[in-house]
Amino acid sequence: MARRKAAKREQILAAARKLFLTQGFNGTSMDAVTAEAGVSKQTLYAYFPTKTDLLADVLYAGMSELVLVPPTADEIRNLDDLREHLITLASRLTTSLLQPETIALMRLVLGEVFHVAELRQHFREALPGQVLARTEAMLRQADAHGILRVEDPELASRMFVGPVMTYVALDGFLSADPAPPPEHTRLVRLVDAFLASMGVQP
Amino acid sequence: MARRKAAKREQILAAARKLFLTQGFNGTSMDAVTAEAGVSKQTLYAYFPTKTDLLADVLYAGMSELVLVPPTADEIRNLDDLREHLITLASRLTTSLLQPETIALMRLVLGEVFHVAELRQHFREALPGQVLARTEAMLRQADAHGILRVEDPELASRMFVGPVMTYVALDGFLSADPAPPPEHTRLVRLVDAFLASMGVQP
DNA sequence: AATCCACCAAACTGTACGGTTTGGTTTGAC
DNA sequence: GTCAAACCAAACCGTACAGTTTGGTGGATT
Repeated sequence: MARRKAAKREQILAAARKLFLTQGFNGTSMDAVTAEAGVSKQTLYAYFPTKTDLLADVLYAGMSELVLVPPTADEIRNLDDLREHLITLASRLTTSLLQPETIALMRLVLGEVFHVAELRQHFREALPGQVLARTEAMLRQADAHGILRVEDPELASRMFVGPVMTYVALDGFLSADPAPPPEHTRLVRLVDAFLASMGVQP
Repeated sequence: MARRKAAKREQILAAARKLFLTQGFNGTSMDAVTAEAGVSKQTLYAYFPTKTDLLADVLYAGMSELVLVPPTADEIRNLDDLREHLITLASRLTTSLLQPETIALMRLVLGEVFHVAELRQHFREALPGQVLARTEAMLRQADAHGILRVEDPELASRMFVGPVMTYVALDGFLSADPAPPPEHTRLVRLVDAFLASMGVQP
């Protein structure tokens, strides 16, 4: 009953997502969505009162399902732990954000985000905000454990996330042909440079 | 004659720019442009065969007129020179990109950039590409002068530009209310952290 | 058996807007 | 003074498309 409703909803969302991702938002008509979903127009509008609502739901779902920074379960005990965690984080961010599917999603999001203030705020909080916050938390933890002296965690997290995101943004979202994620050794060097910027001697 | 033509062209471009920046691209009709420019529709189409062409010209003009990184005329002789140059660069980038007018322009650009592959590539090269390249050049120069050991200039420039851009992108383009440029002391700390990441002892 | 709800197909409405056409007026060249 | 090019105002065309309406079917509940 409610199950069926949820299923239909999912069916529509999946169709919309597929079309939006390939044809873009403006390039996708509501008729196309009904066709792809195998659903009548009336039904579509019963679930999503307006096209923008449909977009919003697609985007929110898409964003929330990509878990970029799983909460760090285990403790950070020493410098090597921290280093490993940072490498893993950088690697996870780049590989997951540079998947073709994800790039398409992000381009869709970014293509609309600047037209809709509400969406913009949501995005800022959901993605970069989250990544920065988790990184900052990790660094604070390291500082609390005396592994590292982090005077300005807010700046520190940007010193780490910023460079990583250049690979994602410039070589992924903005590039003509999607670049592969950076080499592992490159990320290692990035992490070591970051650690050096925090005053860790090599 | 040719002067007059150029003037008319400018007049149309200015009107279009103003409207695009405030109402957005889709939110601006060609009729609105003619009204704002005080020009007939026929004339408008004589200068710009299509609405997209008009947009492209507005964007290209806007991008090229913002000179983010003036070529460094004077030499970099020692570490203090380099430090000063980097601080200046960071400051120039943040202040000029965080001007409300510029934010509006960038939002317009970014709002369309993901829909038009050609535009995307142009943008990538014209802005972030240019900034990275100039930074990299500066660092190479510093390295050549023996001021600093820069093993990987490509990574190094990202270690600098990345963090700076977080302030611009996250707190400017993506934020609800435009943030003021970061404090000078914050940028100084950023630069010092960067230098530390390059192995410079404080 | 009656009813109600979710669903479907398809025609329809309204409008916004990019682009064209018409027909007439100014401006400058020669 | 004439001619052509640049310009204007305004009506016009075509179409795409979001959202509505109509009329009808099937399956679960009472």
